[in-house]
Amino acid sequence: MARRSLPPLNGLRAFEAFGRHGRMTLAADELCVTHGAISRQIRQLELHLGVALTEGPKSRLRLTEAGLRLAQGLTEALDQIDAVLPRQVQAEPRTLQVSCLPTFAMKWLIPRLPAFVAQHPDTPVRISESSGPFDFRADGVDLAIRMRGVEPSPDADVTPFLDHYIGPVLSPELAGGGPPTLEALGRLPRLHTRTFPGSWTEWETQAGARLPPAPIDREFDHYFYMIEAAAAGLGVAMGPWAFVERDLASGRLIAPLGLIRGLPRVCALTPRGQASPAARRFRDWLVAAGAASPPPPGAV
Amino acid sequence: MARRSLPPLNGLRAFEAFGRHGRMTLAADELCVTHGAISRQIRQLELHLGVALTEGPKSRLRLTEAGLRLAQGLTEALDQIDAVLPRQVQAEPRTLQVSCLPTFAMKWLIPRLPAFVAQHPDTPVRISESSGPFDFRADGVDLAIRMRGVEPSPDADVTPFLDHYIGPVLSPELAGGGPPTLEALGRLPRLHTRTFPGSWTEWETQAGARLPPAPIDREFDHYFYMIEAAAAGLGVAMGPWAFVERDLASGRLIAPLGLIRGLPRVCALTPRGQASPAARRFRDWLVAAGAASPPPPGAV
DNA sequence: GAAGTTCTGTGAGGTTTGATCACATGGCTC
DNA sequence: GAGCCATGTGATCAAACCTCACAGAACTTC
Repeated sequence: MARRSLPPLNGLRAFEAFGRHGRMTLAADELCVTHGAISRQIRQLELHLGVALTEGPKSRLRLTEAGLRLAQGLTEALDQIDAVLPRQVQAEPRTLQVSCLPTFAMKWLIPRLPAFVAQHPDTPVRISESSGPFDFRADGVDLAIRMRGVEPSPDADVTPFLDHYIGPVLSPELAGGGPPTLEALGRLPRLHTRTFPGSWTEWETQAGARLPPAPIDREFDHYFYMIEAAAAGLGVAMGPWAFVERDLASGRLIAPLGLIRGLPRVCALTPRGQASPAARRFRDWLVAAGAASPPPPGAV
Repeated sequence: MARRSLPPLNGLRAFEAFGRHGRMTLAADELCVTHGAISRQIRQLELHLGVALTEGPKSRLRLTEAGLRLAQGLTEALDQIDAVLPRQVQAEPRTLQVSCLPTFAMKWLIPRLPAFVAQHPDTPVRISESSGPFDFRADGVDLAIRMRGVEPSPDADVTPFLDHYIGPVLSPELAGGGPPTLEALGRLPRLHTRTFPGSWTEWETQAGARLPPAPIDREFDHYFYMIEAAAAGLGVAMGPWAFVERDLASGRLIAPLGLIRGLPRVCALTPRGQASPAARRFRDWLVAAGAASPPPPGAV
């Protein structure tokens, strides 16, 4: 009997949001409900499945292995639903279309967006999430946010607005009490993302370090799941500052070797010489917001 | 704001079931609710999306183009969710595991299953849906239902239990008033399924007919969506009798050229010489149920 | 063409689900 | 141990959802 016994779908949605954010409070914000609602939904879901999806102390919750697997699958499935949904009408043509890296949107851009909206109430903004290539014309994108090195782009004006600090991060539990040496880290499982497979190499280059091959390599589709996996103690991730700032502050993650400035920076791309006025305003705001973002303490 | 505005998920689930079955009543059965609940859910969903998903007279409802696209995407997404769900415990080892073609399960097997359960109350059965290859041992399958020609199988005992009658089917509207000739059908868009790409060729061979290339070819992942597409007037499908029996009876579809016996038959596969007693009982019941299924009227 | 069949649409009413608020609890930091 | 932060939970209320029963629409049958 086909899929007669799917668990409550609203619970799945709540859990998926929790999986991406790693905190019920943030998931609750995204879904516009209180943290209590999320808490109940997830508990209900765990009860239904008979499997623990979260573990650890209440104030520092992590995903279990089963939870991580489920959350990743759900993200994919919900993305697919989102993609096949018939769009009633395209957003008004005058809306500023911003194409942004998914995790950067979630962890950096969206929390700061209200400030832009407050300053420019007449400029409606729509964020779409994508990490792949794009076409300004075909995709109706006014401004894109991507990681870029210094190489020039043929058909885009590139404005770096945020430095990119990276370094190995892991959970305090996994680090144990041992000395936080390069060698110790090298012996732990290493986590990667599909979107930026070169981050470890980049870090080695920038840091002038050299790591032995990892005992285990594990790849994730998204940064946020890699970070949750690191928090769950599954291995060492190459964490960009903008994405792990809160987790470092709260102690969910630690960066024993510190963070160093990476070569690519976060950049705003606009069509060469043709940025719309709204896109220019948004770009200027990005530069200001980037400058106002504190760099990691003690970064090189 | 990632996926802040997904429509009500329960509505999506209801619509997806409706999409597969083509009738609210059947979708309601699957979800164990009344047809009224499904009706409201779908209406609600259409309202939310601002797009018509169904059309046609109330007693002969069809999917719109948008509805078909959405339903197919949802089936895929919900299948994915089902696949990543952590399984609490595997079904008890003594449960008879039957691997069945998805559409055959939905349209033929599941409606008849209560009869088996009534006859064999001590033999718990679990149907899993799959159209691909399988491994008796690795997948824990006791009996599989697949389409097979006459060729022997190296490691399975093959028991045909149902003849396979096929023929071109289409909606009465698409047929119009014209004469139901081979030529007229050949000029209409032709529908295919990914799982049985050869059905048209097979029919041509068996019928001794020869069709010109279709003006449009369109492929679907599942038989049930191909059938819904045919009902919606999108083209001509190669309909197996077991799947279109009800639709032919109700007049939602017509088979102007009749149905002929196809070469492959629906077969029960058991591990060579190692069928469990329960699997043998199930196989015997399949043979009886197949013999009791009326062949299409006037079939060759 | 009247009665019967088979679906879906819908009003009224009840039940369940789910959200909120406010407070409790547990782990951490300082 | 005071203060902070995040989650868990009891009580309560609102909204979502389902059922029942009946109505209506399209078709078939006699």
